[in-house]
Amino acid sequence: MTKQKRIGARKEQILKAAEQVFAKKGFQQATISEIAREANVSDATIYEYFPTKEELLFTIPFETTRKGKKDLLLHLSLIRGAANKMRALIYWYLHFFEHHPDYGAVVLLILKSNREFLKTDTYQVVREWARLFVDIIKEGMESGEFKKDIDPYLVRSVILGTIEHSVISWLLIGRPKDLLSLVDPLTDLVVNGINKEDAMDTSRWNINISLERPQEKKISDMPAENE
Amino acid sequence: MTKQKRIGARKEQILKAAEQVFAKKGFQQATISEIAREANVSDATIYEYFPTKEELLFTIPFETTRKGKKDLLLHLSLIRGAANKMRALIYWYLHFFEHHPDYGAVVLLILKSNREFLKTDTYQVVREWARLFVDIIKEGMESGEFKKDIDPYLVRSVILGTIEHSVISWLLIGRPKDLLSLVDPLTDLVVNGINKEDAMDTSRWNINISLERPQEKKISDMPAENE
Amino acid sequence: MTKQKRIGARKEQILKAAEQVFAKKGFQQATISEIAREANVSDATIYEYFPTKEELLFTIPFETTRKGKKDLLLHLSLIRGAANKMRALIYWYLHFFEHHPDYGAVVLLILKSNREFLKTDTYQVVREWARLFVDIIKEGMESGEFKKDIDPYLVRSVILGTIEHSVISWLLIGRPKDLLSLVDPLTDLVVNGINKEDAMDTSRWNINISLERPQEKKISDMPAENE
Amino acid sequence: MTKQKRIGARKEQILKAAEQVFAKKGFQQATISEIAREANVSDATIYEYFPTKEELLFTIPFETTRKGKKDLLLHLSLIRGAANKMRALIYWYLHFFEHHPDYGAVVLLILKSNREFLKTDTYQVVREWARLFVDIIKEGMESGEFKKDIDPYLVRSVILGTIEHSVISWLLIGRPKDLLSLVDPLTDLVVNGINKEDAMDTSRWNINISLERPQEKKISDMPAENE
DNA sequence: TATGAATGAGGTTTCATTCAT
DNA sequence: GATGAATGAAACCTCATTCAT
Repeated sequence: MTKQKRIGARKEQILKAAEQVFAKKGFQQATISEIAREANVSDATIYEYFPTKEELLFTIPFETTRKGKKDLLLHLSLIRGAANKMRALIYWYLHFFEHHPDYGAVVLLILKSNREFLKTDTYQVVREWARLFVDIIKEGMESGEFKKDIDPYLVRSVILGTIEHSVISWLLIGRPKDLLSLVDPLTDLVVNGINKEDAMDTSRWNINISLERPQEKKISDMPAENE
Repeated sequence: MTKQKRIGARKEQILKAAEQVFAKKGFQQATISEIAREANVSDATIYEYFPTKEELLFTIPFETTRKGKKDLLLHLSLIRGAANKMRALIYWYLHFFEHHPDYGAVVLLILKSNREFLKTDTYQVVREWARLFVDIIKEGMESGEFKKDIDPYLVRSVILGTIEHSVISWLLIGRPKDLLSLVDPLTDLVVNGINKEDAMDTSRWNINISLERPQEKKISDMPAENE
Repeated sequence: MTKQKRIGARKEQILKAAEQVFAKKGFQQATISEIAREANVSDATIYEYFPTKEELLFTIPFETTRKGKKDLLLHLSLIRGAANKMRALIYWYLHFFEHHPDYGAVVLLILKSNREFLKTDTYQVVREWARLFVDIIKEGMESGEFKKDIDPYLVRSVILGTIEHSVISWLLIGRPKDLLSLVDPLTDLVVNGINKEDAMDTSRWNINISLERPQEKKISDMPAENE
Repeated sequence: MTKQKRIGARKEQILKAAEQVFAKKGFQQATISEIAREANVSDATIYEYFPTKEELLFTIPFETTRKGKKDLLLHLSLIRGAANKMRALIYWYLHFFEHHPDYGAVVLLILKSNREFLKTDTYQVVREWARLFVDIIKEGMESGEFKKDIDPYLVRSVILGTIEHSVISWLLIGRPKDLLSLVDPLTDLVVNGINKEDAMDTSRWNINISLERPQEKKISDMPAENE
């Protein structure tokens, strides 16, 4: 193992321990000592790798989110159609929480409500990741799959808000039992809520049929805009 | 002013101050001293009315939620149609946060992720309040306004999740600028997503027409069921 | 009931409650609130009768000791002989504790080790009471019942020290079971230890023992038994 | 200095300071800050070595008592005769207090009346130490030096009670001036009070005649109770 | 006389963080 | 690089006590 890797491994080890302890105890109740114990290092060693307890917390989602975005881009590139892609996003996010409840607790119960987190590099990575949702929605709008007059940011809020609300409920009170059971109902609700065939606003209870799929746009074509 | 009222007033005064300080500083960073200063009482006086700092926090939404439910029931009784009632709920909730950002910060940034809060009486009141959403959704399902095969709890998660996610964003990064601008798009998305006329699921873009509205059910008929 | 008497009764009521609570909790752990509750008065009322918590404590033995001295003087006047009187003192003191354990706890566990108590009026009454012991001992010395070369203050320390040590043990660990069983052995030990007929001093016994002494046992041989 | 020794030294340093401050101020009035100042460490350092203020208090007599017992066993092994050994015990105990008044104040004014202390390990060590007294008395009973019908626990109470009562008096009001002046009078009183030569029970070695004695009550009438 | 209500004052304890080794 | 040992800083909470009514 190279020196570089050894350092990386040690850092990973501490981050893993921190994730566990923060998830179980919350930020304030968690102590550096307990994290150090869990990571089999001394308290002081943690400070060799992270300047403060808060920085340690903020670092937890960094790599995960960066890799998550990379993986998602690959998956999405294999899928045709904005609605299908949206389902993939929803599936992927719920599936991830289902298998990483500690991570979910750290991100949704601690970081999501932390004002300081907004100033971090990690938050920037999270924003980039979250832009995927907007990109897909815009793609659907441009392709004609989705209505033109929707607010993609609202739609993203619907998706993220619903998922995160549900995961919090799952973490704290155990309901729903199974996160993945939400994938299809949520996808359906959102897609039905925004798809082109829905004529709600122009004419009440009208009929619209779209038989052909529009051309997919490549994700890499999407502009890196501000949110 | 009667003795009863004086005590109530003092309690209210402290709760108001606590709401402000908790909203600005968060739970841990807020100090009893600062709350006391804000409330123009001594530290010790706070402990005459609330046994611990945490209990003080937990008490903040009690009356508000209780009254909120009562008010909502009145409003809803004046509205016909589940979709219209749902819009009212969404409007009311967003409108409330728009005018009570400190309250929003306390509830959404502090209490929503607090495991201990789940054990409180206040939480029970919040649950009762949240049942209103489910009741309306079920009303729509029974009346035929909404599809029969939706999960009312998921729909509630969509509404609450979206609103709360948006309010957090509004509180922390100032976007969206105007919470009430979300009312119609969100209502439309949800109602379109679940309404009867829309028989489509993601695989089939089908056509369904429903011209007549079914009979409304009164809210007061709704069973007080467990969730 | 005259006004005077009503006040006295209220004071007595508070003192009784204080005795109970102090005995059960100790001085610091006892609270004015608990004493007030026990006495069926408000906290503030206690301060109508006693200037401070400490003064309340210090007042507890005042009347009891004053009356105790008076009673004892009567009893003693009926008894002939210093040894008999000494037995009466011992009996009286142990009997009193046997029937007033709360009082014993207050006096022996709290007041006896309190430096401030030495400055009080109550302490002066206690000193007068304790002088009875010295008086009896001196009486015995003068009458020839006791040796002339004893220190009456030491003898008093033996009596009071033994009794108080025993009562503390009785209060805290329940041994001895019966305080009054100590009366005669203690009286005998002290009276034999100081009476005229006993002409031995420590320098002379060694001569008497040499021949018939059993073998010494080494301390290290002693079993480490439970007591 | 080895690490082990350094830790021991630091602990000792804190215990010494605590002894001083507790002795001067009492338990409640003493503050951790003052102890820390006296020990030249920070407040927090005290909590590295002792979990609570009360535990710190309870630890003070641990080593001293353990070593005291060990030393006493050595001394006693060099002395022949139970009476002589008893004098040694009395001497040793008074001598110790004479030279360790702070320790005396902690043990006699604070710990002796503390119910919680009875649950500690230190108290068990004290009990073992106190058994030495009983062992010596029993030795004297078996050897024939002391009467057979005495209660060794009462005799111990006489010795400990007298000494502790006297030391408290010495500490609080400065009388007696010299603790060691009590050694011989107390030894004489006790030994005379219980020795075999005492004419009370028609001992074999007696050369004394008692003409004016009032009727004794037989010790053997008393129940032989447990301590 | 009695008390409800208010508070001043202060100490124990916890930990994140530092630094010499 | 790793850590044992030390500590600065701070805040909750408790009650004895006061005083207007």
